Amino acid sequence: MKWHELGEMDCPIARSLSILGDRWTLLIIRNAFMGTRRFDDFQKQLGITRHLLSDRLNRLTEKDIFTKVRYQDAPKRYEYRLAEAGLALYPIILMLTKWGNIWLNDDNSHPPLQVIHKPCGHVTDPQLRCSECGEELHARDMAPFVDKVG
Amino acid sequence: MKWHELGEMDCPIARSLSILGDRWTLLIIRNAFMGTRRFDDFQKQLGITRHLLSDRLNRLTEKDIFTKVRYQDAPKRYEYRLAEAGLALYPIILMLTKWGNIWLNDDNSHPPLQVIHKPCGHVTDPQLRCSECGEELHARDMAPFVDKVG
DNA sequence: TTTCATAAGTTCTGTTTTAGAACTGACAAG
DNA sequence: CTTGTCAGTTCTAAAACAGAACTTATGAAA
Repeated sequence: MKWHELGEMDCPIARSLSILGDRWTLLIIRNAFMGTRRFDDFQKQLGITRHLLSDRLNRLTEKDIFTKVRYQDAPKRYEYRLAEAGLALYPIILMLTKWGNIWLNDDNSHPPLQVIHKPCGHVTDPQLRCSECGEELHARDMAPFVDKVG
Repeated sequence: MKWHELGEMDCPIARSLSILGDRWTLLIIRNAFMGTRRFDDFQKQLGITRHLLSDRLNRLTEKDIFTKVRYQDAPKRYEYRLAEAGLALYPIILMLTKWGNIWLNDDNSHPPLQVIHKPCGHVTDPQLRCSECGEELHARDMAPFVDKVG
């Protein structure tokens, strides 16, 4: 199965991964959340090749995750800003961070990456909660996906 | 930068993506959450090549995301079960699902994938909430990551 | 007692993707 | 008129992936 075929599957995870499922895409988006907007800044911060960065930014712009905005006229220069669908990726970034902090910090050599929730002013531990009862969600408590597997 | 070098970065997202950042890994894990445990079942359900599946299962076992368990002696047969670190990936799977449901369902042709929270018995909309004030977390309300970018 | 079926891989060949470095084009400043 | 900035594009070699066939161990069927 080719990558682009994934995007046509009747499964939202497969469709998500057809866009996000590679080594670089979510790192580019992470840096966008930290304020990076310009080609050369992404490139220097990430160490990604210019070729791939160009490809990924185009793809993400096409999918309306980034918006390409002209910020200068002569010469014409563009920057990339998170669009709505891009901003909506924040929970995924946050949960990847939390998982990495907990499960890939073998010797506690890495200080945990912390985030502040500005409205309440505290360092927050992001939790996944049920919209109906408010309890934290755990894999064991969930009914299996009702989805086509194949 | 090579893939394995990502895992050595001082950033939990980079470390997470050094394991999860490809087309297949999270799909394999999704199917594991749906109850799949055996090589051939993963292979048939996903349409992944046997070579890649073998490689990914080994990698994930090495990283203690799966546990390889012998379920038969003659001939020796093994199955793959989610270990603790694997079960902890559930929020990521759930948020990828939610994002795909909302943002990659252009013509509403795909019925949303729904999950039931067994303790309360309702179909739940998983929400990311602050551990301190209980409010839902949004990108705009968060203080920028305090992390090494490069 | 060959033959088929099952399960979990491994091997092979050809195609695609990626890494790394150099190059381009439009302009500005010294 | 040389150097620097920014946003890319082009090139080549290396790595990863797709698709199909093959292997190994066993039990059941013809």
